[in-house]
Amino acid sequence: MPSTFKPKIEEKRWSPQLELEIQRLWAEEQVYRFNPESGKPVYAIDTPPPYASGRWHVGGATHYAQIDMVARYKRMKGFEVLFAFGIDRNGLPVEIEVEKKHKISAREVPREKFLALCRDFLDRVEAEIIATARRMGMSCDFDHVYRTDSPEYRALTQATFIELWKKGLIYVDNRPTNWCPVCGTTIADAELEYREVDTHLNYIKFPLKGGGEIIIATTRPELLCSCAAVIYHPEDERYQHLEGRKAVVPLYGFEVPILANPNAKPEFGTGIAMICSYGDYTDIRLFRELGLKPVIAIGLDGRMNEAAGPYQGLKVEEARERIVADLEAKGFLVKREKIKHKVPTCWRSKNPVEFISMQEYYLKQLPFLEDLRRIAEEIDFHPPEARQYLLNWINSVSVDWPISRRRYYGTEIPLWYCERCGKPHVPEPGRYYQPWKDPAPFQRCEACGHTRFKGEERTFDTWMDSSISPLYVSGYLRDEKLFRKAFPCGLRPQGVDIVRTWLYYTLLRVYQLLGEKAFQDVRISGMGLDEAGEAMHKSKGNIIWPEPIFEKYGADAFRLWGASEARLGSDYRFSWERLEGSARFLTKLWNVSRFVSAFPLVDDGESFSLQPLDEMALAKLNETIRECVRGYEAMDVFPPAHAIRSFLWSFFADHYVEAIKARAYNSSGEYGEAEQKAAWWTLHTCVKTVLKLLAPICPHITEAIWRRVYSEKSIHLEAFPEPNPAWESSFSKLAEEFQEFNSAVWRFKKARGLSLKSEVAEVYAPPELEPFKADLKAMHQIKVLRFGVPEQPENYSLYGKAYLKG
RNA sequence: GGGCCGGUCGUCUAGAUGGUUAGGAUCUCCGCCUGACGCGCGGAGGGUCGCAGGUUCGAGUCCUGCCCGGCCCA
Repeated sequence: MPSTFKPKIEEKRWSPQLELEIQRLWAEEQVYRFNPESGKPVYAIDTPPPYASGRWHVGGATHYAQIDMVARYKRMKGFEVLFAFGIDRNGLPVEIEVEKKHKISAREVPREKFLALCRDFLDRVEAEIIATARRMGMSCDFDHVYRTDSPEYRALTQATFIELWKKGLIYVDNRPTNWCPVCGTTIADAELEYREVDTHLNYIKFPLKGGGEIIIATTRPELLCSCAAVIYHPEDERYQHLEGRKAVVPLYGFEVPILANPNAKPEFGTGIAMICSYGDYTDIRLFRELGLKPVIAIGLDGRMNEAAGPYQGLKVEEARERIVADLEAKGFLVKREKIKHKVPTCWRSKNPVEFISMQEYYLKQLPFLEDLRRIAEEIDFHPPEARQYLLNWINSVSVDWPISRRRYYGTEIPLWYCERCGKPHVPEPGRYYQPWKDPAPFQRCEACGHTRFKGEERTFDTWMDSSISPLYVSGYLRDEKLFRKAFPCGLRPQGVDIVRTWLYYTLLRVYQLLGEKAFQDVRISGMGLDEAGEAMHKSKGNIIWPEPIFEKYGADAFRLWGASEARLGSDYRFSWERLEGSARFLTKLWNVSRFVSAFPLVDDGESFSLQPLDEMALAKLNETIRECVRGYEAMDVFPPAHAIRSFLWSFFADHYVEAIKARAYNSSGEYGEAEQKAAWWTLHTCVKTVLKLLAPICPHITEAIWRRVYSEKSIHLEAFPEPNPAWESSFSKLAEEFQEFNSAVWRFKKARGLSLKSEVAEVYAPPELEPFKADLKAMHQIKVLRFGVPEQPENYSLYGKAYLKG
């Protein structure tokens, strides 16, 4: 490049290390500070608070990077973006990690001490997550990171519970619930995971009262002692004779009725099943429907109790084997079949759950399902198909939500019980209460006047905490002024995997409290998978960590990969190859920008005369803007990533820039000033616009170029580009023709072993390209450029539609 | 067993209302210094559009059945 044109961008390469400098600038200038008084409409993003039990792998990091892109787009669209960032710290996984790490049991350590160990653990993981989020260039407010276990947050969780309590939506019930013996707590249906396990189907002989016998098939023989009935299908021809008879339970000897019931599956086992308290959901339902009296045979520790007689004290699996052996010894066992069986397991401990009657607190949800269906329709889902995941879950909810947990590291249920009459007392909302150690905030029992109270020891299901995140971030009960501007939140972004939990519970709770939807838009993203397309798990050892990627390729390359990898809602698979491809695009962007930066900036007001090729470029740019806006508006960053790449690389750099080089340099002075300036202006306009289009996805490199060439102020404070009606041009239709013609000339020269800058004597180009004559001639060093078909075509080489002669 | 979503070159994808040799990117191969870029440029290769039927002059696109993957429910 001649010295007259010196690039403003000095560095020959974009380096990931430059990202750190850019991040320092952002922090210094507080570019992303949330200012509720700015007068702009507030757009609150209810970012998923990552759970602090482990760092992010590339899948998690990509998810948050995508959310950041949406936040940045909204900011450029003129919203005052409240981009909250919190850390979810309540719940079981932390307790389990701590128990494992220190080889202790929560039940054997003083509560205060155990909580302190949990906090230490959480603090460390939290610091790692925040460091990663910063390094990725997330534009949330890191000075106000919230924690779901902070006194403020927990006070809000408790306040919302108290509101619901006063509305009469909380009740106590003694009913069979999912109980995880390993975690030692009740869990909700939403926390269940169905897993296929190998087990045995046991065929057991039940003598009939008055003679005869039947054979039932069961996977849970250890529950014989709690058998309350035996059923067959009403249409099962084989068993019509059993009506009204009674069966005798082997080993225990008591009698149970034989009933015709449609829940029996004729094709399963013998078609006769025993109903026990409680082997599965059918059992629970039938006990309720038939009014049977449950016998509880399994204790909270997962061992058989006195009801099991000789098997008392054994673990469920041990009891199962022992009882089968005894049945066999006494001739009751007919056969055993190996089968695969889906059993409900605890999603945290992965252990099969038991169904045990417990007294727990419930939050009513059944009366709200209709309203929630309506709300699901009112909210915009991105992609729209994602709404169905929520509706499917709403349609399958059949019992209320058990919200009390017998664990420690969670928000305490704010209740005290009168020591004399047991009446529960709920305190006033506003403070954070720890009833297991705080003195009761009451003088006398409302019912009996007694003066001593006992604090509740249980905590809430953690979804009680996380389901109010949109209320917390928007200032509910804490900052009314903010709340009026920020609620409902603009956006809830989250993964598909927690639709039935986080999304569902949030909509439920917010509706119960405020009677409206929690947010306007929901963005559902797919799951991050490893290179082989499998979910990443510590136990599988296939986790890819993002930090080395930031180090080597930079956050922007990672983010661009994350945007280009999969369209919204699809799972995205990690790929080193494609990541490197993204990094290469950034180099390209850097170099084109460096090239363009050598030419003087031309003010929009100066006089210059746009050439047809310039108009083509601007029209193509318009198309690119439109495509980007369409993608970003749909919260999908995949289309913008591709549109930008395609415009910048395949059209702008490869064809437009090559074609106007002669005019931009104008070294022989053959162009007028107005024409040269038009090239300069167009080059800069394209680069400037592309930088802004790409800024949400690649915030660092766009900022670096922007500040070196165009402004001292951050690109992230710029308005997002809009299509410019003045740039519309019919020349955009000729872009393909133009590119094909260039390609034809290049092939011609290549076939002849000529260098691309060598001269061509004579060329006939397609007539539509005539408006571009001057630029084309200079671009390819064509001595005589004509349009149409030569009189003697046989004297020319034909490439595409172009006739060429060396 | 039921529901929802998806299945297009090795990989990621575009393909309203059915209509010429199914586009692009990445990848691989071959060649090349071209006034920014070898982290580059040019050219080429690669797909029986999950399978089987059907409707139609004509189907990746419509219908039926099935298979595979994911999520959910029972």
